Amino acid sequence: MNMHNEKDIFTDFLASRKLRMTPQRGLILDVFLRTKAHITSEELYNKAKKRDRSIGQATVYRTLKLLSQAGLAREVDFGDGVVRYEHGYGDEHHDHIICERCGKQIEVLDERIERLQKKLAARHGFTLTGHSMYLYGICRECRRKEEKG
Amino acid sequence: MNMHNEKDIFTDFLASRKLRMTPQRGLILDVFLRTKAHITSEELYNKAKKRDRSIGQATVYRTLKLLSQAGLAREVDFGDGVVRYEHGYGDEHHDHIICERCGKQIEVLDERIERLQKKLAARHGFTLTGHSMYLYGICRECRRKEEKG
DNA sequence: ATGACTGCAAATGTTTTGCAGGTTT
DNA sequence: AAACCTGCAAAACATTTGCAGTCAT
Repeated sequence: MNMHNEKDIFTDFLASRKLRMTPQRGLILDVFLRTKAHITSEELYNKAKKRDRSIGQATVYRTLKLLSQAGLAREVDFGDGVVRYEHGYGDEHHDHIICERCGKQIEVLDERIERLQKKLAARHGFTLTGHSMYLYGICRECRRKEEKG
Repeated sequence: MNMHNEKDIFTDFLASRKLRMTPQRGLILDVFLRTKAHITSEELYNKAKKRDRSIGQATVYRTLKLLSQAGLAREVDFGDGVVRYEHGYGDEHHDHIICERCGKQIEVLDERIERLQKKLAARHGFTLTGHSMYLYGICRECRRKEEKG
């Protein structure tokens, strides 16, 4: 079995919990894998519904949780009250920069910051297990538009 | 007028928006100022109710939004679905370290990280306007407990 | 049979909104 | 009067849960 195939990984994960791979779960995984950026449960639900009109919202919510536990998805929280999911397998950790005007997001990573975060935590007696960092700003394009306008 | 008094600041802010200082708003501000750490709207509502039994939840929500806009409070989001408020006036910006076991939070600041964040954003074409950074880990006490247990 | 899975509808929990009545200017 | 403020109840919103029926082992 090719363990670099996400569907196999998921099936394997499910089996380890005595759960099963089902058509719905397969569909949700497939839709998820075909999306590039950060998708919400509702967006995914709408896309999945185009392929299987009978699918239920709850199933999408439940499956996304499973995908997160399987390490195939990662929950990201931009603080606007909706949980988004991004690909979690094979991708390394990264943080986000979000444009406050147009909502564009890019993924970034700065090793020096990562190192300083670990040190900072240690200095306060904490063993770092994870972090979330969101930078908010104005992107080049939006800045240009504002100058013109 | 002593502009280092939070109540005056709030009154001033309200006036600038043609809004009024009222007993309820004053009470909510006072309760807020007496709390140390991060308080939720509901917690604040319960505290305020002890002093004025007739106060309404909606008023607390609305007033906390106003306090944020006035710069006296700041919204913080630990990602658990509840918005918390911390003091925003006179306090400088800081980030948070949260213990995943006991929930203890401490406030931290690292100038080098702040500088690198700005650079990182600039490198990607963004003018940084703000950021949120939460470090998650295990605190010293919880680590000790685990070693014993 | 047993245990898992589904869609649906109802429940949840936080926050927002509409509104009728009251107060300030 | 006009504009603002209040508490209440209802609405809104994302998410979770209970359930009855279905399916796989």
